[in-house]
Amino acid sequence: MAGREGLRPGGRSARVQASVHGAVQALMTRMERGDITIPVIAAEAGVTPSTIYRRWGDIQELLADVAVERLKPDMEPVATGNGREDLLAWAEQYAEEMSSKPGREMIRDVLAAQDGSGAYQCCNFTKQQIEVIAERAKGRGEAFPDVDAIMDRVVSPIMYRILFGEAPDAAHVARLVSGAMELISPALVGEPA
Amino acid sequence: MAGREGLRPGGRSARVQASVHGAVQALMTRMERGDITIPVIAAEAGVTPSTIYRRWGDIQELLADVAVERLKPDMEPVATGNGREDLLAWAEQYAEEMSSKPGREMIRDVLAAQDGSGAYQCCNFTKQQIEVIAERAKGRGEAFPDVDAIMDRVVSPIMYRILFGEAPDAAHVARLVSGAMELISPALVGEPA
DNA sequence: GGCATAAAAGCAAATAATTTGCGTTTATGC
DNA sequence: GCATAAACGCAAATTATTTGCTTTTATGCC
Repeated sequence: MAGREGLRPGGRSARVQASVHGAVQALMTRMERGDITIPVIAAEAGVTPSTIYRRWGDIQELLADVAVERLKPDMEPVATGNGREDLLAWAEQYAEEMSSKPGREMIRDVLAAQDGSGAYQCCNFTKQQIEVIAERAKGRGEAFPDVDAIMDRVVSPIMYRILFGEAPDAAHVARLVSGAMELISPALVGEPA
Repeated sequence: MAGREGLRPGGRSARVQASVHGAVQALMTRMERGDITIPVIAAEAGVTPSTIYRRWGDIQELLADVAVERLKPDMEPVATGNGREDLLAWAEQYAEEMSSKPGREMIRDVLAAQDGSGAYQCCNFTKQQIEVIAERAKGRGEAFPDVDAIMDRVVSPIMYRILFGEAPDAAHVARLVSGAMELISPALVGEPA
């Protein structure tokens, strides 16, 4: 990712980065994505365009950088008392957030960047959330599938449908969660009460 | 999709479209994606840049248009004699093609376009291929999962990993296929011989 | 704390891409 | 064939991007 940690976190650079990120987010709320250009962002941020070109290279890298930051989860998955319900609640919220217009735009921005590290980071954010749910379940003595299995059976289908077709509805998400939980007790796991 | 069927399929327009598509594909084999601009494409195609701007709007729409065309399957899935092996063979080839550098670039191009119809088309190409496998299996009296189930259990995880992480290896694809086939005879389906 | 160093930002000129108005070519339907 | 309008070409105007150079300011060292 361009323009992120690694170079000069000190005063001015950090201020410029924050200002540019803020400008992008502000502009997104009031114009179409196609009208947001680097000169426009620079004006909003009170910065000269060449600063943005030199730090981020092009607008796709900048938008991806902002999107990754916004996709970083800001809280732990809600705890309901058992792993299956935790996963279901998390998956429903995830599907809804990612299906929304801003959600889809952020994913698109992340994937459109040349630098693939943003997508990798987003995937890790998701894994970490699931890890929390899995650890909680195991701490209570429940069996819970591998994180990778949840990625394959729950996260991937949700994301695929958002990217390539129509967003999944709640019933479909519930079916995906059931399908994933079958990995624990293949025959015994029925529908939730 | 811009510049495609619907407007004037007749002589000159078709010739321009073909020429531009050909120029894009030719340029992709000999330069970096970042160096391919509309003026460069126009020169290669022997066309004036404003023609491209007017027909496709911007380079992302054009690249998406070309990518969709290239992602259209050019043959039926190979027939091995049973549905499970057909699916496995198809999935392995799909994963390999989509993981390759050109494959990943085409997917990225399709997803980066504003116009979401390209992604939808690609999803349908895949569904049609799976439909062929499913119909063949059913024609032989075999049970076979729904196309949508295959999309969720096999296609989605492959695509997710390509887009967000590392490409899946053959063993993983095989596991995905096994997981999907379990939907038919939950307890009885073992590993392939 | 002050000073040397170099990273990052600003500024402005040069280059390149995009848009647009208008004239010309050429599919398409009658 | 002929009228019509879509699509293209051309060139001027606008806008975005790159680049060389100067100035500001973090950062590390004494």
